[in-house]
Amino acid sequence: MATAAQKKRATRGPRRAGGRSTRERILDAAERLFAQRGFHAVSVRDITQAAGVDVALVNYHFGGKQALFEDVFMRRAAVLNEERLRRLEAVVQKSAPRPPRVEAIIDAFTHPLLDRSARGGPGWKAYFALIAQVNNSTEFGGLMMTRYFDPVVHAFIDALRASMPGCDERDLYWSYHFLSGALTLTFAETGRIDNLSRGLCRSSDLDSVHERLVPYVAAGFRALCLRSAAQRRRDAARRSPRRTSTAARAAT
Amino acid sequence: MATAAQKKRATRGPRRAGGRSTRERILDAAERLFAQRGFHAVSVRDITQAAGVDVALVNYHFGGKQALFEDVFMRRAAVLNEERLRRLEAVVQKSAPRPPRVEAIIDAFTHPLLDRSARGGPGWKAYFALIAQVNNSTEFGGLMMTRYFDPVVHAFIDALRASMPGCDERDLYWSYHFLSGALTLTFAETGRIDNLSRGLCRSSDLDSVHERLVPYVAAGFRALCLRSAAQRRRDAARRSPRRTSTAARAAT
DNA sequence: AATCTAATTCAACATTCGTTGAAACACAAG
DNA sequence: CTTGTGTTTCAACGAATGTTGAATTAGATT
Repeated sequence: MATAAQKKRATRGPRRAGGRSTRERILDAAERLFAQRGFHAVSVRDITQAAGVDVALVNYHFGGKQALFEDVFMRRAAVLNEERLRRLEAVVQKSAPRPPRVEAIIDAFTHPLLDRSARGGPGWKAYFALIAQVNNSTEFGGLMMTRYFDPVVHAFIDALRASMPGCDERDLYWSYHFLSGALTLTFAETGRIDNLSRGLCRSSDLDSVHERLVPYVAAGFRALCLRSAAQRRRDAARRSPRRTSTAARAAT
Repeated sequence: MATAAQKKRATRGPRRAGGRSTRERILDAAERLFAQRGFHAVSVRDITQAAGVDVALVNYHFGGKQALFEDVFMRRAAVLNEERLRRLEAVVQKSAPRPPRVEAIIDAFTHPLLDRSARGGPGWKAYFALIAQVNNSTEFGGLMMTRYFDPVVHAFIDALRASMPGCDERDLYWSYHFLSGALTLTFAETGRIDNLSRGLCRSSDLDSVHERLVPYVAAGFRALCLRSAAQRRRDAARRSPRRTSTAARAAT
């Protein structure tokens, strides 16, 4: 009756010594196919056939197609979150007691992802293409991304807030939103920029993306936050108009 | 035998006077459902039932599910492209003979989209959610976006190049790529930023997006292009090292 | 009124879908 | 060997899928 997923804790080791277990074979095949074609375009039989196992094993090991999808999504999320927090903390420690530069924070956020997508093997590559799909879907986007990634995102937004004091809260969140969109489209690797640039840029060249995404996004963050800080200063001056402060310079 | 789509040019007007034609009813229903659930998660019967017409009419009028999808995608693309080019030309004319500001170009690119998604009615809202899906999918992303939108995008990149002379070509394309990603995630309106910001920001508040996206993206473009221009200047100085030019200021 | 054609309806096609239950298997523990 | 448990296989379920062809309707033309 109950899926084997619950009682999986007290099980013996995987059957086939040396090779991947059945669970892992299914997860790998599902990851690849879901990323390539999307959740609804892939059948359970597609997955089990690619994994070389029986159709019924998806329901036995995971409980169903939807549950398998969430397990695929979950599997690598913990690894990512851990390294991202570790990197963030290292960046903060290194520049203490002053807050780190915006670039360093963005880098701690994006590098663990882009580096794995570029050099982590086909599994990671497929995983990020899957993330790109989930993040932009109204079906899963709001719920799954929130559930698995928002705690880490909050930590990064806290760090950015400390690095840009006086920044409007909404500017912070929308700036992150733009970063998330740019990063997400990158992971999709649709090949559109290849066509658009007539081969000058390649979707798969994630190193080129990273060395540009960080300064691009950092400049965007600063532009919004300096603007809102200036606006706040103007409002304050309007409320108590003793000094006229025309110099609106702020150190980054 | 052949679908009615070809011989549709010499047809009489739609049957039902006053109301929408069957074709339009199917297109509207398909647009809404494809946007909500994605191509593969919607059946032809879902569409025809929502449109209140017979199942067979999708194949009669469009030739099949896939062809219907492309017709939905095509329907509003021409309207968008026309207005975007019109706005771009107006911006260029207004500031002639000097090139327009980067902000003005970005605005001409984004405003026709965000304005329609916010105030164009539920049809346009659904359409942009569909765009968000297509742009991030490896299945349609590279091909359909290229086919229907790249001519316009090239015009905008030409204008940006003229506004930022000396900018590296790859920086231009990648900067556009980041803009495209940020805009695309916005259209999806997944509700994630609502959760992340605990209600402070709302996915549906596209006016807030627009007043932030333009300066954000403009700053990102400038950051990359100034960097590449400075790099180019360094390279030139290295090749003919007569003057040492440490002042790297550039007027925007 | 007779004719013609575009549009619509209806029933059915052959596949494929996710899921299930019972039987068979493998292997460690007793 | 026997028992027991976790795993795999096999066959099949009912429902839903995209598409099709023939019959029917509606409206204009001759």
